[in-house]
Amino acid sequence: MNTGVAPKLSTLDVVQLEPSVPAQQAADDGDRSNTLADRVLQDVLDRIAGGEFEPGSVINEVDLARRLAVSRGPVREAMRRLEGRKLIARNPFTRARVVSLGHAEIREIFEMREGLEGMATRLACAHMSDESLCALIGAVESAGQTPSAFDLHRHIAENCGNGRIRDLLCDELYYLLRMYRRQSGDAPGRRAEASEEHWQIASAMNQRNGPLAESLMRAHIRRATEHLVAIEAASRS
Amino acid sequence: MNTGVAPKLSTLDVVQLEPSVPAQQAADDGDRSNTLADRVLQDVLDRIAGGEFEPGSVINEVDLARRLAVSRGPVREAMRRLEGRKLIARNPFTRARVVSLGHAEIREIFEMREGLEGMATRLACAHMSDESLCALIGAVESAGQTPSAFDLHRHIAENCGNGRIRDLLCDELYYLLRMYRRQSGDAPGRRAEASEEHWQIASAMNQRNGPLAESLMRAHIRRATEHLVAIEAASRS
DNA sequence: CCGGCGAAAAGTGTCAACATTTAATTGCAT
DNA sequence: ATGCAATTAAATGTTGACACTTTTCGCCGG
Repeated sequence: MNTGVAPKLSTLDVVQLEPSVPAQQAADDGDRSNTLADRVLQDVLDRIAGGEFEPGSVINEVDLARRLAVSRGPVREAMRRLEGRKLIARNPFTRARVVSLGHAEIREIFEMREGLEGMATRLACAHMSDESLCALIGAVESAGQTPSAFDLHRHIAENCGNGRIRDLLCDELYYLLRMYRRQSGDAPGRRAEASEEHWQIASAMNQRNGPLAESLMRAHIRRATEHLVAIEAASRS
Repeated sequence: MNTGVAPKLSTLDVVQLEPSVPAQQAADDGDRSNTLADRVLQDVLDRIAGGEFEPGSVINEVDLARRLAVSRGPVREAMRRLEGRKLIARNPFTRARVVSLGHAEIREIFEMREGLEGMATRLACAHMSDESLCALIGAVESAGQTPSAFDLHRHIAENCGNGRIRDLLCDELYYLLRMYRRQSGDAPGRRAEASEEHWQIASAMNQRNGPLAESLMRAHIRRATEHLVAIEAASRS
Protein backbone atom coordinates (compact mmCIF):
# COMPACT_ATOMS: atom_id res chain seq x y z
CA MET A 1 0.00 0.00 0.00
CA ASN A 2 2.47 2.46 -1.24
CA THR A 3 0.20 4.93 -2.98
CA GLY A 4 -2.37 5.24 -0.25
CA VAL A 5 -3.17 8.33 1.69
CA ALA A 6 -2.17 9.05 5.23
CA PRO A 7 -4.57 7.61 7.76
CA LYS A 8 -7.76 9.59 7.72
CA LEU A 9 -9.00 10.74 11.05
CA SER A 10 -12.10 12.39 12.33
CA THR A 11 -12.36 16.02 13.26
CA LEU A 12 -12.53 15.16 16.92
CA ASP A 13 -9.26 13.26 17.04
CA VAL A 14 -7.11 16.18 18.01
CA VAL A 15 -3.68 15.67 19.44
CA GLN A 16 -2.10 18.16 21.73
CA LEU A 17 1.11 19.73 20.61
CA GLU A 18 3.59 19.79 23.43
CA PRO A 19 3.25 23.22 24.95
CA SER A 20 5.82 25.80 24.10
CA VAL A 21 8.30 26.77 26.73
CA PRO A 22 7.73 30.33 27.98
CA ALA A 23 10.39 31.85 25.77
CA GLN A 24 13.22 31.41 28.19
CA GLN A 25 15.10 28.11 27.92
CA ALA A 26 14.22 27.13 24.40
CA ALA A 27 17.46 25.18 24.02
CA ASP A 28 16.08 22.52 26.31
CA ASP A 29 16.66 19.39 24.30
CA GLY A 30 17.67 20.88 21.01
CA ASP A 31 14.20 21.56 19.65
CA ARG A 32 13.93 25.31 19.85
CA SER A 33 10.30 25.53 18.92
CA ASN A 34 8.62 28.69 20.00
CA THR A 35 6.54 29.18 16.91
CA LEU A 36 3.70 26.98 15.83
CA ALA A 37 5.23 26.25 12.46
CA ASP A 38 8.33 24.93 14.17
CA ARG A 39 6.28 22.58 16.29
CA VAL A 40 4.29 21.39 13.30
CA LEU A 41 7.55 20.73 11.49
CA GLN A 42 8.90 18.72 14.38
CA ASP A 43 5.64 16.82 14.65
CA VAL A 44 5.60 15.86 10.99
CA LEU A 45 9.24 14.84 11.17
CA ASP A 46 8.46 12.61 14.12
CA ARG A 47 5.48 11.10 12.33
CA ILE A 48 7.54 10.34 9.25
CA ALA A 49 10.33 8.83 11.33
CA GLY A 50 7.81 6.91 13.36
CA GLY A 51 6.27 5.35 10.28
CA GLU A 52 2.88 7.01 10.66
CA PHE A 53 3.33 8.86 7.37
CA GLU A 54 4.45 6.14 5.02
CA PRO A 55 6.64 6.99 2.04
CA GLY A 56 4.49 7.92 -0.90
CA SER A 57 1.49 8.78 1.23
CA VAL A 58 -0.37 12.02 0.78
CA ILE A 59 -0.30 14.73 3.42
CA ASN A 60 -3.50 16.71 3.62
CA GLU A 61 -3.04 20.25 4.86
CA VAL A 62 -6.47 20.75 6.33
CA ASP A 63 -6.54 17.37 8.04
CA LEU A 64 -3.13 17.98 9.53
CA ALA A 65 -4.16 21.45 10.63
CA ARG A 66 -7.30 20.10 12.30
CA ARG A 67 -5.36 17.33 13.93
CA LEU A 68 -2.84 19.72 15.40
CA ALA A 69 -5.45 22.35 16.24
CA VAL A 70 -3.70 25.08 14.32
CA SER A 71 -4.52 27.05 11.23
CA ARG A 72 -3.32 26.14 7.77
CA GLY A 73 -0.65 28.84 7.69
CA PRO A 74 1.85 27.19 10.01
CA VAL A 75 1.14 23.84 8.41
CA ARG A 76 1.94 25.24 5.00
CA GLU A 77 5.15 26.81 6.23
CA ALA A 78 6.28 23.55 7.78
CA MET A 79 5.48 21.77 4.52
CA ARG A 80 7.53 24.29 2.57
CA ARG A 81 10.48 23.72 4.81
CA LEU A 82 10.13 19.97 4.34
CA GLU A 83 9.94 20.61 0.63
CA GLY A 84 13.17 22.60 0.79
CA ARG A 85 14.69 19.60 2.54
CA LYS A 86 13.39 17.36 -0.24
CA LEU A 87 11.52 15.21 2.25
CA ILE A 88 8.19 15.82 0.55
CA ALA A 89 7.49 16.41 -3.14
CA ARG A 90 4.72 18.53 -4.50
CA ASN A 91 3.26 19.76 -7.77
CA PRO A 92 1.55 23.13 -7.80
CA PHE A 93 -2.05 22.25 -7.06
CA THR A 94 -1.92 18.58 -6.28
CA ARG A 95 -1.43 17.03 -2.90
CA ALA A 96 2.03 16.84 -1.44
CA ARG A 97 3.47 13.39 -0.99
CA VAL A 98 6.11 12.05 1.34
CA VAL A 99 9.03 11.17 -0.85
CA SER A 100 9.17 7.46 -1.62
CA LEU A 101 12.50 5.80 -2.14
CA GLY A 102 13.00 3.27 -4.89
CA HIS A 103 16.08 1.17 -5.44
CA ALA A 104 17.61 3.80 -7.70
CA GLU A 105 17.31 6.50 -5.07
CA ILE A 106 18.80 4.22 -2.43
CA ARG A 107 21.73 3.50 -4.67
CA GLU A 108 22.23 7.23 -5.13
CA ILE A 109 22.15 7.76 -1.39
CA PHE A 110 24.73 5.06 -0.82
CA GLU A 111 27.01 6.54 -3.47
CA MET A 112 26.70 9.87 -1.76
CA ARG A 113 27.46 8.29 1.57
CA GLU A 114 30.58 6.69 0.16
CA GLY A 115 32.00 10.07 -0.78
CA LEU A 116 30.79 11.98 2.25
CA GLU A 117 31.43 9.45 4.99
CA GLY A 118 34.84 8.68 3.55
CA MET A 119 35.72 12.34 3.85
CA ALA A 120 34.09 12.55 7.27
CA THR A 121 36.17 9.62 8.48
CA ARG A 122 39.37 11.22 7.30
CA LEU A 123 38.45 14.51 8.92
CA ALA A 124 37.48 12.77 12.13
CA CYS A 125 40.93 11.18 12.31
CA ALA A 126 42.41 14.66 12.39
CA HIS A 127 39.81 16.54 14.41
CA MET A 128 38.33 14.08 16.86
CA SER A 129 39.27 14.53 20.49
CA ASP A 130 41.05 11.77 22.32
CA GLU A 131 38.12 11.19 24.67
CA SER A 132 35.66 10.93 21.83
CA LEU A 133 37.94 8.51 20.04
CA CYS A 134 38.27 6.38 23.17
CA ALA A 135 34.51 6.28 23.55
CA LEU A 136 34.23 5.18 19.93
CA ILE A 137 36.78 2.42 20.34
CA GLY A 138 35.15 1.12 23.47
CA ALA A 139 31.71 1.13 21.94
CA VAL A 140 32.85 -0.68 18.82
CA GLU A 141 34.69 -3.32 20.80
CA SER A 142 31.62 -4.11 22.84
CA ALA A 143 29.30 -4.24 19.85
CA GLY A 144 26.84 -7.07 19.41
CA GLN A 145 24.93 -6.96 22.66
CA THR A 146 24.08 -3.30 22.23
CA PRO A 147 23.29 -3.28 18.53
CA SER A 148 21.91 0.19 18.00
CA ALA A 149 22.83 1.96 21.21
CA PHE A 150 25.95 3.29 19.54
CA ASP A 151 26.13 3.98 15.84
CA LEU A 152 29.65 4.22 14.46
CA HIS A 153 28.59 6.10 11.35
CA ARG A 154 26.62 8.67 13.26
CA HIS A 155 29.38 9.15 15.80
CA ILE A 156 31.91 9.80 13.06
CA ALA A 157 29.60 12.23 11.31
CA GLU A 158 28.93 14.12 14.51
CA ASN A 159 32.60 14.49 15.34
CA CYS A 160 34.15 15.05 11.96
CA GLY A 161 34.52 18.78 12.55
CA ASN A 162 32.58 19.74 9.45
CA GLY A 163 29.14 20.98 10.39
CA ARG A 164 27.83 20.91 6.85
CA ILE A 165 28.73 17.27 6.30
CA ARG A 166 27.40 16.41 9.74
CA ASP A 167 24.03 18.04 9.08
CA LEU A 168 23.68 16.47 5.67
CA LEU A 169 24.45 13.00 6.95
CA CYS A 170 22.57 13.07 10.24
CA ASP A 171 19.60 15.24 9.32
CA GLU A 172 18.94 13.99 5.81
CA LEU A 173 20.63 10.83 4.64
CA TYR A 174 20.32 8.77 7.82
CA TYR A 175 16.74 9.97 8.06
CA LEU A 176 16.00 8.72 4.57
CA LEU A 177 17.70 5.42 5.29
CA ARG A 178 15.51 4.88 8.32
CA MET A 179 12.49 5.54 6.14
CA TYR A 180 13.68 3.03 3.60
CA ARG A 181 14.40 0.34 6.18
CA ARG A 182 10.95 0.77 7.61
CA GLN A 183 9.45 0.70 4.14
CA SER A 184 11.07 -2.49 2.87
CA GLY A 185 11.75 -4.56 5.97
CA ASP A 186 15.19 -5.12 7.37
CA ALA A 187 17.43 -6.76 4.81
CA PRO A 188 18.85 -10.15 5.74
CA GLY A 189 21.76 -9.43 7.97
CA ARG A 190 25.29 -8.68 7.11
CA ARG A 191 25.92 -7.82 10.69
CA ALA A 192 28.88 -10.08 11.31
CA GLU A 193 30.83 -8.68 8.38
CA ALA A 194 29.73 -5.14 9.19
CA SER A 195 30.94 -5.53 12.76
CA GLU A 196 34.30 -6.77 11.59
CA GLU A 197 34.64 -3.88 9.16
CA HIS A 198 33.60 -1.44 11.85
CA TRP A 199 36.36 -2.76 14.04
CA GLN A 200 38.90 -2.30 11.26
CA ILE A 201 37.79 1.27 10.72
CA ALA A 202 37.96 2.05 14.42
CA SER A 203 41.40 0.52 14.59
CA ALA A 204 42.68 2.70 11.78
CA MET A 205 41.14 5.74 13.43
CA ASN A 206 42.79 4.83 16.69
CA GLN A 207 46.13 5.13 14.89
CA ARG A 208 44.99 8.47 13.47
CA ASN A 209 45.61 7.02 10.02
CA GLY A 210 43.24 9.18 8.00
CA PRO A 211 43.80 7.80 4.51
CA LEU A 212 43.54 4.20 5.66
CA ALA A 213 40.41 4.86 7.68
CA GLU A 214 38.84 6.65 4.74
CA SER A 215 39.65 3.81 2.41
CA LEU A 216 38.21 1.26 4.82
CA MET A 217 35.06 3.27 5.31
CA ARG A 218 34.52 3.64 1.59
CA ALA A 219 35.05 -0.08 1.05
CA HIS A 220 32.65 -0.78 3.90
CA ILE A 221 29.92 1.33 2.36
CA ARG A 222 30.56 -0.06 -1.09
CA ARG A 223 30.13 -3.60 0.22
CA ALA A 224 26.86 -2.59 1.83
CA THR A 225 25.77 -1.17 -1.51
CA GLU A 226 26.63 -4.37 -3.32
CA HIS A 227 24.79 -6.36 -0.71
CA LEU A 228 21.76 -4.16 -1.25
CA VAL A 229 21.69 -4.55 -5.02
CA ALA A 230 22.10 -8.31 -4.56
CA ILE A 231 19.05 -8.35 -2.31
CA GLU A 232 17.21 -6.25 -4.85
CA ALA A 233 18.11 -8.60 -7.72
CA ALA A 234 17.02 -11.61 -5.67
CA SER A 235 13.70 -10.04 -4.77
CA ARG A 236 13.06 -9.20 -8.41
CA SER A 237 13.38 -12.75 -9.68
CA MET B 1 29.05 46.61 4.88
CA ASN B 2 28.34 43.10 5.78
CA THR B 3 25.72 43.59 8.42
CA GLY B 4 23.62 46.10 6.58
CA VAL B 5 20.09 45.64 5.44
CA ALA B 6 18.95 44.98 1.94
CA PRO B 7 18.47 48.15 -0.10
CA LYS B 8 15.41 49.93 1.15
CA LEU B 9 13.01 50.99 -1.50
CA SER B 10 9.95 53.12 -1.62
CA THR B 11 6.44 51.81 -1.80
CA LEU B 12 6.11 52.91 -5.38
CA ASP B 13 9.10 51.01 -6.68
CA VAL B 14 7.23 47.91 -7.74
CA VAL B 15 8.75 45.44 -10.10
CA GLN B 16 6.64 43.25 -12.30
CA LEU B 17 6.97 39.54 -11.85
CA GLU B 18 7.21 37.86 -15.18
CA PRO B 19 3.69 36.76 -15.97
CA SER B 20 2.81 33.16 -15.44
CA VAL B 21 2.31 31.00 -18.44
CA PRO B 22 -1.32 29.97 -18.84
CA ALA B 23 -0.82 26.56 -17.27
CA GLN B 24 0.12 24.81 -20.44
CA GLN B 25 3.84 24.62 -21.12
CA ALA B 26 5.26 25.36 -17.73
CA ALA B 27 8.49 23.54 -18.52
CA ASP B 28 9.53 26.38 -20.75
CA ASP B 29 13.02 27.12 -19.49
CA GLY B 30 13.09 25.00 -16.43
CA ASP B 31 11.35 27.42 -14.08
CA ARG B 32 8.00 25.78 -13.58
CA SER B 33 6.39 28.66 -11.76
CA ASN B 34 2.66 28.69 -11.84
CA THR B 35 2.16 29.72 -8.26
CA LEU B 36 3.13 33.06 -6.82
CA ALA B 37 5.30 31.52 -4.14
CA ASP B 38 7.31 29.74 -6.82
CA ARG B 39 7.91 33.00 -8.65
CA VAL B 40 8.88 34.79 -5.47
CA LEU B 41 11.33 32.00 -4.72
CA GLN B 42 12.87 32.26 -8.15
CA ASP B 43 13.04 36.03 -7.85
CA VAL B 44 14.84 35.92 -4.51
CA LEU B 45 17.22 33.30 -5.82
CA ASP B 46 18.05 35.52 -8.78
CA ARG B 47 18.54 38.51 -6.53
CA ILE B 48 20.89 36.60 -4.27
CA ALA B 49 22.82 35.25 -7.24
CA GLY B 50 22.87 38.70 -8.80
CA GLY B 51 24.38 40.26 -5.74
CA GLU B 52 21.43 42.44 -4.90
CA PHE B 53 20.88 40.64 -1.61
CA GLU B 54 24.33 40.59 -0.10
CA PRO B 55 25.32 37.82 2.30
CA GLY B 56 24.40 38.77 5.82
CA SER B 57 21.77 41.27 4.79
CA VAL B 58 18.31 40.99 6.23
CA ILE B 59 15.28 40.32 4.08
CA ASN B 60 12.17 42.22 5.04
CA GLU B 61 8.99 40.33 4.30
CA VAL B 62 6.71 43.30 3.90
CA ASP B 63 9.15 45.24 1.74
CA LEU B 64 9.67 42.24 -0.47
CA ALA B 65 5.93 41.66 -0.68
CA ARG B 66 5.30 45.28 -1.64
CA ARG B 67 8.10 45.20 -4.15
CA LEU B 68 6.71 42.12 -5.85
CA ALA B 69 3.11 43.25 -5.51
CA VAL B 70 2.00 40.11 -3.72
CA SER B 71 0.78 39.37 -0.25
CA ARG B 72 3.00 38.21 2.56
CA GLY B 73 1.83 34.63 2.35
CA PRO B 74 3.71 33.62 -0.78
CA VAL B 75 6.73 35.56 0.41
CA ARG B 76 6.76 33.64 3.66
CA GLU B 77 6.44 30.32 1.87
CA ALA B 78 9.33 31.15 -0.41
CA MET B 79 11.40 32.16 2.60
CA ARG B 80 10.61 28.89 4.33
CA ARG B 81 11.77 26.95 1.31
CA LEU B 82 14.98 28.95 1.24
CA GLU B 83 15.34 28.22 4.93
CA GLY B 84 14.96 24.51 4.23
CA ARG B 85 17.74 24.89 1.69
CA LYS B 86 19.85 26.64 4.32
CA LEU B 87 20.25 29.69 2.12
CA ILE B 88 18.75 31.98 4.72
CA ALA B 89 18.93 31.70 8.48
CA ARG B 90 16.31 32.88 10.88
CA ASN B 91 15.50 32.99 14.57
CA PRO B 92 11.86 32.84 15.58
CA PHE B 93 10.89 36.48 15.67
CA THR B 94 13.92 38.26 14.35
CA ARG B 95 14.54 39.16 10.77
CA ALA B 96 15.80 36.49 8.43
CA ARG B 97 19.28 36.95 7.04
CA VAL B 98 20.95 35.69 3.93
CA VAL B 99 23.64 33.29 5.07
CA SER B 100 27.07 34.85 5.18
CA LEU B 101 30.01 32.64 4.46
CA GLY B 102 33.16 32.96 6.52
CA HIS B 103 36.40 31.21 5.88
CA ALA B 104 35.40 28.27 8.04
CA GLU B 105 32.22 27.66 6.06
CA ILE B 106 34.10 27.90 2.79
CA ARG B 107 36.59 25.35 4.00
CA GLU B 108 33.71 23.06 4.92
CA ILE B 109 32.20 23.47 1.48
CA PHE B 110 35.49 22.63 -0.19
CA GLU B 111 35.90 19.53 1.95
CA MET B 112 32.42 18.48 0.96
CA ARG B 113 33.21 19.12 -2.68
CA GLU B 114 36.30 16.97 -2.44
CA GLY B 115 34.25 13.98 -1.38
CA LEU B 116 31.26 14.61 -3.60
CA GLU B 117 32.99 15.69 -6.80
CA GLY B 118 35.48 12.89 -6.48
CA MET B 119 32.63 10.42 -6.41
CA ALA B 120 30.83 12.29 -9.18
CA THR B 121 33.91 12.09 -11.36
CA ARG B 122 34.21 8.37 -10.84
CA LEU B 123 30.54 7.86 -11.58
CA ALA B 124 30.76 10.05 -14.66
CA CYS B 125 33.55 7.86 -16.03
CA ALA B 126 31.16 4.93 -15.93
CA HIS B 127 27.87 6.60 -16.82
CA MET B 128 28.69 9.44 -19.17
CA SER B 129 27.71 9.00 -22.79
CA ASP B 130 30.38 9.08 -25.47
CA GLU B 131 28.99 12.26 -27.00
CA SER B 132 28.93 14.06 -23.69
CA LEU B 133 32.47 12.97 -23.02
CA CYS B 134 33.62 14.19 -26.43
CA ALA B 135 31.99 17.55 -25.77
CA LEU B 136 33.79 17.74 -22.46
CA ILE B 137 37.16 16.92 -23.99
CA GLY B 138 36.73 19.45 -26.75
CA ALA B 139 35.66 22.17 -24.35
CA VAL B 140 38.56 21.55 -21.99
CA GLU B 141 41.09 21.56 -24.83
CA SER B 142 39.89 24.92 -26.07
CA ALA B 143 39.86 26.49 -22.62
CA GLY B 144 41.35 29.90 -22.04
CA GLN B 145 39.54 32.01 -24.56
CA THR B 146 36.15 30.91 -23.31
CA PRO B 147 36.84 30.99 -19.60
CA SER B 148 33.40 30.45 -18.12
CA ALA B 149 31.37 29.36 -21.10
CA PHE B 150 32.03 25.74 -20.15
CA ASP B 151 32.51 24.65 -16.58
CA LEU B 152 34.16 21.27 -16.17
CA HIS B 153 32.93 20.80 -12.62
CA ARG B 154 29.36 21.56 -13.48
CA HIS B 155 29.43 19.38 -16.55
CA ILE B 156 30.69 16.42 -14.54
CA ALA B 157 28.07 16.99 -11.85
CA GLU B 158 25.30 17.18 -14.40
CA ASN B 159 26.34 13.97 -16.12
CA CYS B 160 27.41 11.80 -13.22
CA GLY B 161 24.20 9.81 -13.30
CA ASN B 162 23.37 10.52 -9.66
CA GLY B 163 20.59 13.07 -9.42
CA ARG B 164 21.05 13.65 -5.73
CA ILE B 165 24.72 14.50 -6.05
CA ARG B 166 23.96 16.64 -9.09
CA ASP B 167 21.30 18.65 -7.28
CA LEU B 168 23.42 19.14 -4.21
CA LEU B 169 26.41 20.36 -6.20
CA CYS B 170 24.65 22.48 -8.80
CA ASP B 171 21.77 23.86 -6.78
CA GLU B 172 23.51 24.45 -3.49
CA LEU B 173 27.28 24.32 -3.33
CA TYR B 174 28.06 26.08 -6.59
CA TYR B 175 25.45 28.63 -5.67
CA LEU B 176 27.15 29.31 -2.35
CA LEU B 177 30.53 29.54 -4.05
CA ARG B 178 29.24 32.18 -6.42
CA MET B 179 27.97 34.12 -3.43
CA TYR B 180 31.34 33.88 -1.74
CA ARG B 181 33.28 34.95 -4.82
CA ARG B 182 31.04 37.97 -5.20
CA GLN B 183 31.38 38.72 -1.51
CA SER B 184 35.17 38.68 -1.26
CA GLY B 185 36.42 39.56 -4.72
CA ASP B 186 37.96 37.08 -7.06
CA ALA B 187 41.01 35.50 -5.54
CA PRO B 188 44.32 36.04 -7.34
CA GLY B 189 44.32 33.57 -10.14
CA ARG B 190 45.40 30.03 -10.14
CA ARG B 191 43.96 29.64 -13.59
CA ALA B 192 47.02 28.27 -15.34
CA GLU B 193 47.44 25.43 -12.87
CA ALA B 194 43.71 24.81 -12.76
CA SER B 195 43.60 24.54 -16.52
CA GLU B 196 46.40 22.04 -16.52
CA GLU B 197 44.70 19.98 -13.83
CA HIS B 198 41.43 20.14 -15.71
CA TRP B 199 43.16 18.74 -18.74
CA GLN B 200 44.60 15.87 -16.72
CA ILE B 201 41.20 15.05 -15.31
CA ALA B 202 39.58 15.12 -18.73
CA SER B 203 42.32 12.90 -20.08
CA ALA B 204 41.74 10.30 -17.38
CA MET B 205 38.03 10.45 -18.04
CA ASN B 206 38.63 9.97 -21.73
CA GLN B 207 40.28 6.67 -20.87
CA ARG B 208 37.30 5.83 -18.66
CA ASN B 209 39.76 5.43 -15.81
CA GLY B 210 37.44 6.11 -12.90
CA PRO B 211 39.81 5.73 -9.94
CA LEU B 212 42.50 7.85 -11.57
CA ALA B 213 40.04 10.57 -12.54
CA GLU B 214 38.64 10.60 -9.03
CA SER B 215 42.08 10.87 -7.51
CA LEU B 216 43.00 13.73 -9.83
CA MET B 217 39.77 15.58 -9.10
CA ARG B 218 40.25 15.25 -5.39
CA ALA B 219 43.82 16.48 -5.61
CA HIS B 220 42.62 19.35 -7.78
CA ILE B 221 40.05 20.46 -5.24
CA ARG B 222 42.47 20.01 -2.35
CA ARG B 223 44.97 22.26 -4.09
CA ALA B 224 42.28 24.87 -4.56
CA THR B 225 41.48 24.60 -0.87
CA GLU B 226 45.11 25.09 0.11
CA HIS B 227 45.33 28.04 -2.23
CA LEU B 228 42.30 29.54 -0.55
CA VAL B 229 43.63 29.17 2.98
CA ALA B 230 46.91 30.70 1.83
CA ILE B 231 45.01 33.70 0.50
CA GLU B 232 43.12 33.89 3.74
CA ALA B 233 46.28 33.77 5.84
CA ALA B 234 47.85 36.48 3.68
CA SER B 235 44.82 38.75 3.95
CA ARG B 236 44.78 38.33 7.71
CA SER B 237 48.30 39.59 8.21
C1' DC C 1 -22.11 -2.13 -19.85
C1' DC C 2 -18.76 1.36 -20.91
C1' DG C 3 -16.85 5.94 -21.92
C1' DG C 4 -17.13 10.87 -22.28
C1' DC C 5 -19.27 15.14 -20.21
C1' DG C 6 -20.56 18.24 -16.50
C1' DA C 7 -21.44 19.68 -11.88
C1' DA C 8 -20.36 19.26 -7.03
C1' DA C 9 -16.89 18.45 -3.63
C1' DA C 10 -12.36 18.59 -1.84
C1' DG C 11 -7.88 20.63 -1.70
C1' DT C 12 -4.50 24.03 -2.54
C1' DG C 13 -3.15 29.03 -3.35
C1' DT C 14 -3.78 33.87 -1.99
C1' DC C 15 -5.17 37.68 0.65
C1' DA C 16 -6.13 41.10 4.34
C1' DA C 17 -6.76 41.69 9.19
C1' DC C 18 -5.34 40.66 13.91
C1' DA C 19 -2.07 39.04 17.73
C1' DT C 20 2.51 38.72 19.50
C1' DT C 21 7.18 39.72 19.85
C1' DT C 22 11.35 42.33 19.01
C1' DA C 23 13.64 46.65 18.08
C1' DA C 24 13.74 51.66 18.41
C1' DT C 25 12.62 55.93 20.53
C1' DT C 26 11.35 58.87 23.87
C1' DG C 27 11.42 60.53 28.49
C1' DC C 28 13.19 60.78 32.99
C1' DA C 29 16.35 60.48 36.79
C1' DT C 30 21.00 60.65 38.17
C1' DA D 1 25.25 64.40 29.13
C1' DT D 2 24.64 59.43 30.18
C1' DG D 3 22.18 55.35 31.35
C1' DC D 4 17.94 52.94 32.33
C1' DA D 5 13.00 52.21 31.88
C1' DA D 6 8.52 52.68 29.70
C1' DT D 7 6.31 53.55 25.48
C1' DT D 8 5.84 53.52 20.66
C1' DA D 9 6.90 51.66 16.18
C1' DA D 10 8.00 47.93 13.09
C1' DA D 11 8.43 43.31 11.85
C1' DT D 12 7.05 38.57 12.32
C1' DG D 13 3.50 34.88 13.56
C1' DT D 14 -1.28 33.41 13.16
C1' DT D 15 -5.93 33.23 11.66
C1' DG D 16 -10.18 32.84 8.89
C1' DA D 17 -12.21 33.88 4.56
C1' DC D 18 -12.14 33.85 -0.42
C1' DA D 19 -10.37 32.37 -5.28
C1' DC D 20 -8.65 28.95 -8.24
C1' DT D 21 -7.54 24.16 -9.54
C1' DT D 22 -7.96 19.33 -9.40
C1' DT D 23 -10.42 15.37 -8.51
C1' DT D 24 -14.49 12.81 -7.97
C1' DC D 25 -19.05 11.48 -8.62
C1' DG D 26 -23.24 11.23 -11.13
C1' DC D 27 -25.51 11.53 -15.60
C1' DC D 28 -26.41 10.83 -20.31
C1' DG D 29 -25.63 8.82 -24.77
C1' DG D 30 -23.80 5.16 -27.32
